[in-house]
Amino acid sequence: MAFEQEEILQITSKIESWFTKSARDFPWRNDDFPWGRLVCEFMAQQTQIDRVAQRWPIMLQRFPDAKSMAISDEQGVLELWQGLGYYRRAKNLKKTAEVLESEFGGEVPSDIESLLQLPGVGKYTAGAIASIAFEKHAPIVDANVHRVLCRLCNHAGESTPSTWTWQISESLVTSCNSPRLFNEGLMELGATVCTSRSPSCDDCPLQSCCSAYKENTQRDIPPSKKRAMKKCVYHYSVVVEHEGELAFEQRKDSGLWAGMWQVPTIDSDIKLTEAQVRKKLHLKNKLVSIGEFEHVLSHRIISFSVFSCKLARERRFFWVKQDLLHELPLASAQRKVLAVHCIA
DNA sequence: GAGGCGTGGAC
DNA sequence: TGTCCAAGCCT
Repeated sequence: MAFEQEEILQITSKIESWFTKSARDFPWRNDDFPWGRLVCEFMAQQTQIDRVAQRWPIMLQRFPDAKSMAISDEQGVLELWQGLGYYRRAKNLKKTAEVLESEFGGEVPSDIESLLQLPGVGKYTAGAIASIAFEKHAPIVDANVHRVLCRLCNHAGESTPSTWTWQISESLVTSCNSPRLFNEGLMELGATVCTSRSPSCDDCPLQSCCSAYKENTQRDIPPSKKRAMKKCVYHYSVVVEHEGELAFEQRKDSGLWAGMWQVPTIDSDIKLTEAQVRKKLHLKNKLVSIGEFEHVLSHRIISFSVFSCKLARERRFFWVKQDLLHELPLASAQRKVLAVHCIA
């Protein structure tokens, strides 16, 4: 263990006290309840919390409890998830709502073991719900906590949450007064003070116990993540219009943008000609190029080519009136495709 | 364990 | 402008 018991009590008490007076005003902090917290944690996975704050009230208004989501269809959840990315989270949230309804009487369980059974709930999310919604002394380590704890101990090892950090987190939360205040406070400190780029050490309640601050190593801890090389691929989208309606198809249930909708599109590892795209999509009329753009993901660089095509209304497509497009679950790249069509 | 899985803000 | 990053999970 990295800390003496006395240091642990100092650290936990300083964090709880700092958070009590410095907590930002997020909508879920007005009346925290387990389902709201669970939805918040799903939306917050790999997503900056300020963006979650805009979407969370809309999601909770439509789905105020697990039952309302459990009996709805997945499309409604995906619709409200548009633009947030990592759409598997939306599908897992819907599945989790169903499990809560069928296995847990519609309530969010408070123990880690039960929480970990829920699809889309890993060690962090389970710990966050148990500690923040139920005041359980359960550890959490997200990117913020990992950074704060590594700096606190001048631990230069791992770039991402590690066994070491989880042990430190557990040793602290075990002895804290309020797991809700301590865990959320530790995250909030990392998000607002002990930031990745330029930490505001002069505003930090832990400055006097921070080993990295003493050694002036805080800007190098933790080390940057190794990021995989982005693979370049090609997507060909065709806007098919017929009497004010556009043709759409749904992407398959797994992989990129799973379950989201798109205008007829071909994904390809290699460049294709207009004729090849037309043949693969079984379109009879010539495709007219109306624009191109690049869409960058965490693991791909996608070169989009956009075409338009005149066509009779075919039943194999789902036809949507132009003024109802906002109800269709579309990833951001497809919004860009539609923007190209609007300008053209 | 390494890669798939998005997006937009910050600098 | 390009690079890094974010309240991670799953396979």
